[in-house]
Amino acid sequence: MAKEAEARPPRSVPELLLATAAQHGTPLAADESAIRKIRYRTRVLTAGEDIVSQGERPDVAVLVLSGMLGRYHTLPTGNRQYLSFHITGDMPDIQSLFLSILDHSLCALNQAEIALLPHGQLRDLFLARPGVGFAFWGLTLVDAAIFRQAITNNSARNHVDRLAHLFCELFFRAREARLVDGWSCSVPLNQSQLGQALGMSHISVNRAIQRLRKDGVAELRSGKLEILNWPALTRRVDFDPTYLHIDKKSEISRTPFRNRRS
Amino acid sequence: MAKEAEARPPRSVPELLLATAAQHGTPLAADESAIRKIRYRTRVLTAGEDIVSQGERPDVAVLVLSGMLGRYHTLPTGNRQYLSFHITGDMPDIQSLFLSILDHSLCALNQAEIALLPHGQLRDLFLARPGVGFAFWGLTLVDAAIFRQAITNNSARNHVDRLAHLFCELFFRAREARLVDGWSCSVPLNQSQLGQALGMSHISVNRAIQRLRKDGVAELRSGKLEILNWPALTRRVDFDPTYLHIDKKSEISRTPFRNRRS
DNA sequence: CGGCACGTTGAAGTGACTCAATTCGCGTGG
DNA sequence: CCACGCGAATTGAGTCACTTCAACGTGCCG
Repeated sequence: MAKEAEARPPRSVPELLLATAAQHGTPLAADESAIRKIRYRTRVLTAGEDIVSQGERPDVAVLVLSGMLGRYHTLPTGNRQYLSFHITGDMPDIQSLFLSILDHSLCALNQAEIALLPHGQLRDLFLARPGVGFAFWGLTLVDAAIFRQAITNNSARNHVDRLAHLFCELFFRAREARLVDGWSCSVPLNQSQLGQALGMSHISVNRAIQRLRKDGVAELRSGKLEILNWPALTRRVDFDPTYLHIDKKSEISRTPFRNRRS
Repeated sequence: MAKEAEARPPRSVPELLLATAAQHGTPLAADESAIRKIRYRTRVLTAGEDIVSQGERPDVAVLVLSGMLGRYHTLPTGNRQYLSFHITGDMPDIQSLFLSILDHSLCALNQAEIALLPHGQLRDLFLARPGVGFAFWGLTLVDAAIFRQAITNNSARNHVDRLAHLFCELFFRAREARLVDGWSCSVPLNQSQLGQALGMSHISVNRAIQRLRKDGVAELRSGKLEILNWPALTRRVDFDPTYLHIDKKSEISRTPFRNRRS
């Protein structure tokens, strides 16, 4: 039923940057032309490859073009704690623009394509067009909101709900980025990685997946997340996407989702 | 031995804002005069009082002058998940400047004094002086780094180490803000609140506190945190303050701390 | 003196982890 | 076509850490 090919409309770098600017502000014509002047280079990554590592001082920022990236902390034991996952249009490390030393690493979770934007270019853009800077500032603030949710998720919910909430978030964001294919989207994480993100063992992840499958709300199989019953899934964890701050009136956000509290 | 009075050097609003600007950039004379023009009003809060709540759309930003504030999520069960704690000089909700709806609440944990800075004033400041905006952007990015640490802390560490790491962070930040009195600082949280921050029951918090006390590394009693053995405490949890990004060469950061990895 | 919030302790129950074994899916090579 | 190897998923059993519940202590304030 589901086709192999991902329903991914190819999008250019300026297009993605403009979409971001539009998400958190109203770009003017001058803003747009400034954005279009940004120079960059692209790079293809293999699954598992690191882009930047804890302790480094990068001089470029990353924009995801395709695939999924993940941020993680490395623990003294060598274990990983995944902090967030990033899809097309995300800029997972703008913070390196203003905080010199990276406190975490960034890796590709499957084959991915990224654009590298030199810090100098971005800084100049934001100095010349502060309004554009505000938009990207807003982007980093959404990021922070996602981190806050992760704290709550990993600290205050039981195992099944943790997984369910992560599924809600990943699917909702994928949908917003037009990366879904009906009720399914790509989630190229194995059960161990999910455990390292949610603070649980891969065994517990396995049992949580089975629970959600038995309850007929969601299904994860070979890198593909399939939502079986969105209302039931969101109700279960009281998923409220306000924190993702997608309040733009995109036609997508107004389709038959039943997200808001009763 | 410890005096009742907190060793709090009174600091003015412009002074605190300038210190922030200096922390994450090099303020010019024009920056300074623009910052000094900011108008604000102050407010005194009683312990437990909410400043802003989940779902609101505030039009002012908060600067902490004294006392401690906390951010928290409210769960469907009514329980709280504390997300972060804030002391003098922090601006816990600049994000409301660029994200309209608040996804969490902010409350005073003890008696506190805050300054309220109208969004319009800040926006104008950042538009006119983008360099200053960069500095405050950096401030929100440090915030995000602290959230990331909280994810790792609450997801990947055992109970005793969770508490120990939080103590390290709170003391280090208090020290940086010149709010410590020798080896102790104010931490106006009871054991239940610590539990709601660290994702553990107040019983576990109690036993973790006793463990740290018995091991002679730290002591929490009636709202006061006392560090008994800083090297042992930081070594225990591998505390690396890089993520707080206090790389300014303040004389404070260069005193006999032994923080960096061997 | 009484009430109350906070801290402390013990005991019982359970949820989650570790460890180990088995199965499945899939690509490779014989 | 089948054997093989390998990583991932699944299952079970034993152990331990943490939670829950209940009781008691202690200090503070009315």
